[in-house]
Amino acid sequence: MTKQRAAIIKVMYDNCGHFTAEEIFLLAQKEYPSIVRATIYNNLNSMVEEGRVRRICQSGQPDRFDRNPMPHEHIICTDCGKVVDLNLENFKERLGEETGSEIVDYELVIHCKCPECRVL
Amino acid sequence: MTKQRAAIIKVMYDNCGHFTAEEIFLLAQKEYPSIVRATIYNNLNSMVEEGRVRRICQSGQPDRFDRNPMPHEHIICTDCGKVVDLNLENFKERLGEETGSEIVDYELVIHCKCPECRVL
DNA sequence: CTTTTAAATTAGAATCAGTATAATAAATTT
DNA sequence: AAATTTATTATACTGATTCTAATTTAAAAG
Repeated sequence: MTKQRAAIIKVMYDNCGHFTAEEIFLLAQKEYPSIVRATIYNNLNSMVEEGRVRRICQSGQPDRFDRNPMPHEHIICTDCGKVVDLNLENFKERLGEETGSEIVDYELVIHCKCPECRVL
Repeated sequence: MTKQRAAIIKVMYDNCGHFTAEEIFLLAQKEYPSIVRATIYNNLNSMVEEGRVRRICQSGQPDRFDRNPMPHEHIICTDCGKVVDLNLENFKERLGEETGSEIVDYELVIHCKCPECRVL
């Protein structure tokens, strides 16, 4: 375990959001100032491959990385863009039944106004 | 309606896939050889905004454009990468009930082996 | 606890998808 | 058909991410 990787993991666990590589880079720099973007990408890519982290992609925006690797759903606010986790019960199983397929993984992103933006 | 836009629409209707801008560019060039990439992007962007076309995004790959603008689901083969439409009944409504939110839109991508790849 | 070896990090260039800009051309309106 | 709006083009540019080759660090072996 390198200090750089430890810094990246620390960043992802201290803060509980859905970060872009750039955001992780900026936060990790505080832990380890000489860290470089390629290291962030290398580590995030391998963490995704190892199934420790989830990648969330939205067109027109850089990928985000979710420290929760379990399949779950996301709600993205149409106004402020905030990403929030959702955990629909047995969603994967239900999807498997409904489609008759052996589902490896899925991504569900719901777009709606978040409670804060609904008030405005 | 410009000839370029007509060519783009023709490409999307003649072929029933889920194309990347680059694929559309190459096909549209056959209809209208002097067409340029920016025109493809401009048109696809406005078609998406007008709700005539759907954008499908997958990390690590260029966006794809689906001529079916209705909310529906996609299955992407984990082996060959082929994108296939799915139409789960009342999915948006069911999702709205389950989450208690007014859903504007959603994207559901399922990853599994397609029938052809399952045989191999 | 050194030495070796393998793996990760770094700097920096390169790539690729997509966007911006400003000039030109084609549609549409009058 | 002239005037006005809108779309297209060429080209430069941006931003996210990857690649490469050199260097450093961590882990494994002795």
